[in-house]
Amino acid sequence: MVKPTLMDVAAAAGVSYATADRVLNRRGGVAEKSVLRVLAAIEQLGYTRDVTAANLARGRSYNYAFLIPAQAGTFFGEMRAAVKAEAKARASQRINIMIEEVPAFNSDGLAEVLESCIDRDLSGICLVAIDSPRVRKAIQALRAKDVFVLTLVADTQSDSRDAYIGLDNLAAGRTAGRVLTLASRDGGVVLPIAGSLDATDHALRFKGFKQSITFDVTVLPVIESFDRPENVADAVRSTLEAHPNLTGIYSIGSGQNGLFTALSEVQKSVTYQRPVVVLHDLVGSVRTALTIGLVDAVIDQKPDQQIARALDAMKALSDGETLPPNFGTIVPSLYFQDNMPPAPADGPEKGPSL
Amino acid sequence: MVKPTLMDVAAAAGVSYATADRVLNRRGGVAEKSVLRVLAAIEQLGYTRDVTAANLARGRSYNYAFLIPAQAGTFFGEMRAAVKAEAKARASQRINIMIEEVPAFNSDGLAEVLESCIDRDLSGICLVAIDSPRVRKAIQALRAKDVFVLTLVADTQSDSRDAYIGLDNLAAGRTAGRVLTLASRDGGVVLPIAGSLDATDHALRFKGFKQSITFDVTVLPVIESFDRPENVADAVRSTLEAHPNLTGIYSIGSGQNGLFTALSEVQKSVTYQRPVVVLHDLVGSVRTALTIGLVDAVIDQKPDQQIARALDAMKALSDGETLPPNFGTIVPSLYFQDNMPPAPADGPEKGPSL
DNA sequence: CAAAAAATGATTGACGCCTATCATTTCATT
DNA sequence: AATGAAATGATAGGCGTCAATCATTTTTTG
Repeated sequence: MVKPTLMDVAAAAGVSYATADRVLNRRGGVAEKSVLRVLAAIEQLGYTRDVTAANLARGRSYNYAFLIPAQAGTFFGEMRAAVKAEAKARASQRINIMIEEVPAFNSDGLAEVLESCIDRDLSGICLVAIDSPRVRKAIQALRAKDVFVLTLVADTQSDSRDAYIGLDNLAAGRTAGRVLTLASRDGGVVLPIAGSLDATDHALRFKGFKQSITFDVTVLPVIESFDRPENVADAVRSTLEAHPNLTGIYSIGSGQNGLFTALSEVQKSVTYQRPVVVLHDLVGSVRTALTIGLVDAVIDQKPDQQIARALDAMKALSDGETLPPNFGTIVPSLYFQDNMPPAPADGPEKGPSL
Repeated sequence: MVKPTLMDVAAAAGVSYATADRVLNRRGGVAEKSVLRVLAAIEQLGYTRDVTAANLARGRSYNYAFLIPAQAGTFFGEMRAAVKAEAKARASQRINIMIEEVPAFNSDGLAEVLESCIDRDLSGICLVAIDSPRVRKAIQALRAKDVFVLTLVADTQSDSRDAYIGLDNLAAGRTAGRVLTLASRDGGVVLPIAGSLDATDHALRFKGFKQSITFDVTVLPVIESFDRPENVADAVRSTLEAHPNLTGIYSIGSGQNGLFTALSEVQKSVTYQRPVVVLHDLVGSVRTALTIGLVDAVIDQKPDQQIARALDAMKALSDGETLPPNFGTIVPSLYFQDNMPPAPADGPEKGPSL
């Protein structure tokens, strides 16, 4: 009833340990009939290799790097915390995780860090991609050295990386549309606000959004904020004046301050019944806004799950496995005040538990 | 830059391996100053014990059993699949997971299986509790033998088990209420349907539901189905006649067939604008209903996450750690057609990847 | 049939830690 | 200073696997 070892397999197959080992590790030089007998024994005993012992013997350890944009108080902050948590959790499994800061919105800065990673004996790198020739070239150089490269949150060309882990933006947009449709039962008017529709993720979300809006709901022309809070605040103010019956707002991007400003004004004036507001990414300020009822629903891309998924993917690739299709697709979560998950406690660094 | 070993620690502390080991494993008989020096060295080198090597040396393995009610096509089916998946994933970490079928809704049957587990050298058991004196007694007997006992989905008295992993039913109810409130902007009438309000989970969900319904929405008296589909179908039919303007239905329990029957009739008749329907647990039939638009929103308790959490909890307990507060609280997920996660692929048993 | 080639067996030293034993050193006590 | 207790050092075998070597057996080939 104990777990069989390779010795047991060898005995059951009537061969020596050496032969069983040759079969298991595909070292070659084994007669076919012996191969079959060993495989049969493995099957019959339900043998699985003790990976920990194997890694111990191999002296193998996995070194992975995460390049996270330096942007405090945003989604990437949560991401960084998630990486740290996973790093701690997997340290005992011979998995070393390093976090590198990269400047936000700066493809050259990103490329620079990527280039510096080439001599670091990494088995994998996760990055939030910003597409540029130099970045692509750096990625190619890494992959040429057998470093697996995964993109996170934002993708590059699909043939230039090993996998992409990120939100299903179309589904996210559709979900937002669904909520606003529900909230506009007898027709309504909704306002979409994007950062820029040139960004593929925003464009996809907007597309999904339109898909799931029913015909009796009017979608106003999308506002592009280009990440300027004043733009958003002004646009919301003027839209509310023009459409006192506005039933919904979908903030597609992630800069929410302008939106919050305008919404607080509305909340005070009491003239309007506030439109239902859906936005993205459950980070600090959004969390607060949701708690106090300034906004209604948040679509989250679950940074912790993304990190975990990314690590699983890198480990699988390192072990020579292939990823199942859609492995990297993150299904959006929808949170209200009522089912908001607890804030990630980046608790007081507890010492090593011995 | 390689991970330091206990040998390195001993060297850095200026003591022998034996002494470092005595400190690390609290074997006693070490002078205080030596203890301090070893601890300092551990701190300074950032040493963490290689748990896998430790377990290998100890010959330790973790044996856990999951007692899952035999109820095909329901939530528990998903649960079973999730256990299997986790079992496979953790097999390489010397964690053995056994699944035991127990008859559904049968406390004596459950107790019997529990009693049979006492001599099986388990380190932990997870069960869906059905409270009864005999069950409680069996649990106590197990815990007396240092078997950790976790309850899953349904709890017992909180002092008779080591932890409870399960849905935050209050939050689930509130979430349902929120959706229906959103969908009833200018007032509305909603119908709650429960299995039985004597069941604590249903009662809690209902409580949360009422909490988050705003004053301008009327909540009809709750219907208790006692798990008879006809009851539900009849109740829905007659309610729709009495309230043609019904805006929402919240199905608190899990027997959904009667509801589906009544809803399909409505869908055909086109007389009514169908009320918005919220229900629980994204299993096969519910998934279909959501896909074809028979219902609108599903609150899921994420069986896979529960299983993972339960295993993490048992392992932590086995390793002598204590669980953080609310470790077992599962935040409900809300799914629409648009953000429905892919069905768990219990794919063709792929052979052991060697 | 002999020689070469292929397959197999036997064995060994890591990997990092656990557990145990035994010898040696240091310390406090009288 | 002698004694016993406490602390420390040194070392060894084992956990399951990997990776390698070398000897031996079996099979193939000319």
